[in-house]
Amino acid sequence: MPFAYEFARPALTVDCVVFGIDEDDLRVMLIQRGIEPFAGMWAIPGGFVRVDESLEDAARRELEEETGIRDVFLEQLFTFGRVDRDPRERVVSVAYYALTNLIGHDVHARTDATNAAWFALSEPPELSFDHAEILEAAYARLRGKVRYQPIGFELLPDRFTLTQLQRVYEIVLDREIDKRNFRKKILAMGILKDTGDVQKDVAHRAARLYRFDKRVYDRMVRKGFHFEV
Amino acid sequence: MPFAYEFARPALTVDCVVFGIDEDDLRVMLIQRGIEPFAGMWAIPGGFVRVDESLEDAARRELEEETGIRDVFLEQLFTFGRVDRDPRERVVSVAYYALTNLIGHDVHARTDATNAAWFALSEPPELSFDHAEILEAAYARLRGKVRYQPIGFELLPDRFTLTQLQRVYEIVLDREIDKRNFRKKILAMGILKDTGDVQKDVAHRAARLYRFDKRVYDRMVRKGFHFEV
DNA sequence: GATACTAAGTGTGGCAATTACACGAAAGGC
DNA sequence: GCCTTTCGTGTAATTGCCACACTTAGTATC
Repeated sequence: MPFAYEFARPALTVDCVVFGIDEDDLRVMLIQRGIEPFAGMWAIPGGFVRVDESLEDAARRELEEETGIRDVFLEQLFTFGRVDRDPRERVVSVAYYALTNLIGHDVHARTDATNAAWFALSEPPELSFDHAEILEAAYARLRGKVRYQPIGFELLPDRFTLTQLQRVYEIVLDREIDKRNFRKKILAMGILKDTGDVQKDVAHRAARLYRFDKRVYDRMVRKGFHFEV
Repeated sequence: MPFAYEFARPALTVDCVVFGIDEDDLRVMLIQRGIEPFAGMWAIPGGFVRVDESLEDAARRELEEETGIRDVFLEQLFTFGRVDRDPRERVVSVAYYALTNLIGHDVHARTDATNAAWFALSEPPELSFDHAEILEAAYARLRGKVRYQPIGFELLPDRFTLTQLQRVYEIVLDREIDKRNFRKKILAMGILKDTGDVQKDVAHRAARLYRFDKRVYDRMVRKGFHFEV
């Protein structure tokens, strides 16, 4: 035990709730625990913070180690610190949430030892520790934030159709949105760039592909623009 | 050094940004550091988290110990974890922000040893560590949240006039608000209870005193009501 | 190659919410 | 009793939001 301190210190971990979106469902990436406590049960990916890395670095590192996912939108969610949230000892966890398009993140291709899988948010498995609470908080944050921050794009591939974007909002907010009003509002903002391309290999009229123009968005925000869906 | 661990652990602290409101200014409570590093400079009140108390308990305890303030609105803000934010060793800090009416929280009456004082947010002193960053984040959160959560009341005494409430919003949001529209909107929500009393000892027509009715508000929220100013 | 299917793409009118705006009433000070 | 200060109130114009349906384009099927 080479590390000794005058006063007892809580262990510090990061946890990372990863959301992806499917045709019909919001999904969350979970890993199956190999060891006690809660061996065999599912949990949010995470692990200990090293003393020489920032919290966000730790979250990204653990995320990649445990699920193979990297280069995603990541934002701090909340820090969970109930005294008894881990039965072994005092553990404080800084939770993050990540948004990714699950196309291109085939879990089984990247994760070998650990068992990782996507679950529909509507039917999560029983979770270890206080992870159900963390998941709930992450979903609440996503629902709340998606309406006034342009993060819905993070759940889609780089280029997407307006219908796909609308589906993202419908799924996250769990309500139907009028097609014409949605397109009008989003296009009027001027934060989407028409790529000039259209969908390929679809059995119907191909839709235009758009890209989120972060440069323009940032510039507009500085001039007082306020995103809202 | 009775506490030893297999791996190095960051120290874990809480910091607490306390806002109060004045006739004309948003103010923040700071304490003057007695010891190095940054001795003599000002800092946000805070301290170490004990292993047997929750994060929020720690924040409330430190707040009372260092400033005498208790029973206030308190909410977690963000966790700051840059590797070099403390020159001595790795310290991760869970920041909270608190809202209070500074009438009735006369600093000097409660704090003896430590030097604590209110500062106008527009003219803060030079701050220790990364506390300027924390303060900025807290102010941003307050500005953002005050518009869609009924937390403006927390900066006022229990009973207040509509003009006082309007001033709170004007000061926090830093813009003028139309008096008639403001009153119309707030009263239409039905979350204020007219106490029947009026101001005393004012050299002009006395205004009605209202109280925020949290019961009614909570009930309305469950029915889908959405506060917005 | 004609027909059927699927999703893309587009405009208007009604209603609700937001904004701008000014003056008489009440209270205490002098 | 007159002055000063703040309280408290309504309306009209504008804007933003929402509901709503048909034509076009591309593939697949027969």
